[in-house]
Amino acid sequence: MKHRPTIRDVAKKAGLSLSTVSLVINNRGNVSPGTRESVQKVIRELAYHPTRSARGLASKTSGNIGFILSEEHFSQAEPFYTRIFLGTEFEARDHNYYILLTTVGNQFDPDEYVPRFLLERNVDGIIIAGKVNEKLISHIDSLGLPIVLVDYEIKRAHHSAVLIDNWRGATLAVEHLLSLGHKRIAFVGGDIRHPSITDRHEAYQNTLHMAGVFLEESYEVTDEEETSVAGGTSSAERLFASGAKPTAIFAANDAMAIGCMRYLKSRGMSIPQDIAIVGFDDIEISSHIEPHLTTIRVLKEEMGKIAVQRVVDSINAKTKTVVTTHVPVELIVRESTVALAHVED
Amino acid sequence: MKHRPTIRDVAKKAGLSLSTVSLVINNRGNVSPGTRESVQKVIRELAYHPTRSARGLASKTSGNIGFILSEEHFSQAEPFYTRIFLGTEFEARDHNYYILLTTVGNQFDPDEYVPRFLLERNVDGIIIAGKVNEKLISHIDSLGLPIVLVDYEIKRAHHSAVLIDNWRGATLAVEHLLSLGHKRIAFVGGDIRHPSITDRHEAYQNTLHMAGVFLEESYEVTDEEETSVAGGTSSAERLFASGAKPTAIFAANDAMAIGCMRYLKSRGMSIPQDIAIVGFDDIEISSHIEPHLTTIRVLKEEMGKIAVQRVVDSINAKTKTVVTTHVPVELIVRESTVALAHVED
DNA sequence: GTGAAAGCGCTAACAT
DNA sequence: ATGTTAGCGCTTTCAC
Repeated sequence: MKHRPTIRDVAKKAGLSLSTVSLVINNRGNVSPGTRESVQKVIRELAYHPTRSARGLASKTSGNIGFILSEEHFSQAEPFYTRIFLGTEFEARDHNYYILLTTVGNQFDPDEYVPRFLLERNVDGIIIAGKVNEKLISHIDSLGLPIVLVDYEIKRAHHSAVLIDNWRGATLAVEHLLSLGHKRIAFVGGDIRHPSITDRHEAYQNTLHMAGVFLEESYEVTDEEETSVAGGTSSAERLFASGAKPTAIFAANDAMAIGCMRYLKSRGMSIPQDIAIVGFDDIEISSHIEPHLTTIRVLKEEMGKIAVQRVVDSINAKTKTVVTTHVPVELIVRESTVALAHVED
Repeated sequence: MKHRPTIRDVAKKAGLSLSTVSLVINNRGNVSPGTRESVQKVIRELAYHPTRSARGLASKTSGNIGFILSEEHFSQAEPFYTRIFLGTEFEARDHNYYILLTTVGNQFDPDEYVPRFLLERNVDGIIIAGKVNEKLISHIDSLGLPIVLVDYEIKRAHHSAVLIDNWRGATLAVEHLLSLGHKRIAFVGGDIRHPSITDRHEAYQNTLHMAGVFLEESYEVTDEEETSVAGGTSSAERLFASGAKPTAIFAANDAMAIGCMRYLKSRGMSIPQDIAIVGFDDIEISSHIEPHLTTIRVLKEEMGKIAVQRVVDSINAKTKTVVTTHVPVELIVRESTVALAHVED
């Protein structure tokens, strides 16, 4: 018999029944310490390891966690969600789960296409990163699978979520600019419908308001479809075309900030002397572009880790507790911000 | 019965046996067109989908491909292997496989630690990215699992591999510098034991040789342990300390190139006027640093895709054919290289 | 071309 | 605390 040992072999060699061995493997039930010991000894001797699919079939668990991401987010060069994903991979390992990744389009029709791991009953819980179609989310919900959202939130339905502390981040960013003497601080947002951007925008307004700074509407560019570098460039263009004369810009994310910088440079303005700029996210390239971008650091890997912890908790728990976690942010001051040179009226 | 339909339900409703339905599902065997049709109809009506673990247990397949990466490579900020990994995720989907990621340390002792998916029989094939312990590779081999190496090669053992065309890339890089009039072209390598680096180094030497350029040994810094930004900085430092007076540097990868740039800038040299520099890999930040780095582009996602194709081929094939693929590279000229200002002998 | 029967290796009641 | 007995849902010989 050159076969891999099965639980049967272990039971036989230990002179016990299958169920006792099974109980030991899953350290469940009341097994006497002596029995447990001897079973473990046999397991070691035989180098026995349970087969995943057999456990899966019998226990109706897969040992996998599904990670769902929109196609756009997966494809985009900016590795924001990718970092969150890598964080889940890291943490999943410690919990003896594997992550199954899938991307989905913006539309969702259960008769058209459903992520394969859902159909195959190949996941025990789901992590959803970023915005995806809500119908998909409720479909998963109807399957009874635990769901954890990352960097996305749905007001109506109640799901556990791991969120960026956007409000605090934006407040830090604007306060930083204020403390440098800036008053005419513009906001360059993107898709204002994304909850994160909305929060950043509102915190921006609130912080200025609290500081007694009142600006015209032209200082806010929030009608850009794309929260991207290109979107940042075109937003900056429209900002200046509108007649606004900002001494600083708070961009809703680093990509847009970089887009703004690109525009400013092309117009011969120098950063931060002529205009200061703060981003949000602290993506990789922010510390490499010139000047190095002052930004709000988001702990992306950490978000992935927390998401895994939440979903594993939900898998093990019988009760559906909803937990919302706001991951802290941090102001990273680099070269793109500097004190206002001279006071202007 | 509010249960999910099983193959049994399909068989019953179709008035056929389990085996026939199974044959249809796997489109195998001789099933008459009419029967096939009607089974498929029932499957659609019932919205039946086979359960992964049941198939797995019965067929001894998992539907998963394992992706093994060294801890260092996974943790490093530079998203080189990460991009390869994402390429595999993309492609795996088209082949109805999922990717299971695991990281491994430099050491390998089968009695100590073996990737869980191996123990659990939870993968049908393995992709290994970058350098990992050879004992691990032969262990996997002994399990009879198909293996595909990516960006790594073992001369002794014969495994399918997806490799960068390092020789051509390095040749392109050096020829580019030569065509700009540079002659004193230094090489800054890293871990010269890595096959990729070795190839780049040899191609560098060969290209200079073919061009009739002969340089002292001091022009080659190949004793740096780390192929990283820090390694690049310290290599550059030693390069200049050695008395070499290069007008251009070919770095074994972008990270080292960036490290070199950092050193050069700190010494007040301007790039590319005082010294031109070419990297290799075309990592994300290379197009963002100042000056934008001229480099050799490597199609990382593509490498991942090809790796999946290879491993899927191997899984389906009975014969163990070894296929080595060299993925083409491309010279990307940016700002860090420019024609030599004046000829110096 | 289709069906019957025998598992795959494990977990989970239910007994004892 | 441990054993007995059924499956979990599918694939796979082997008959017919």
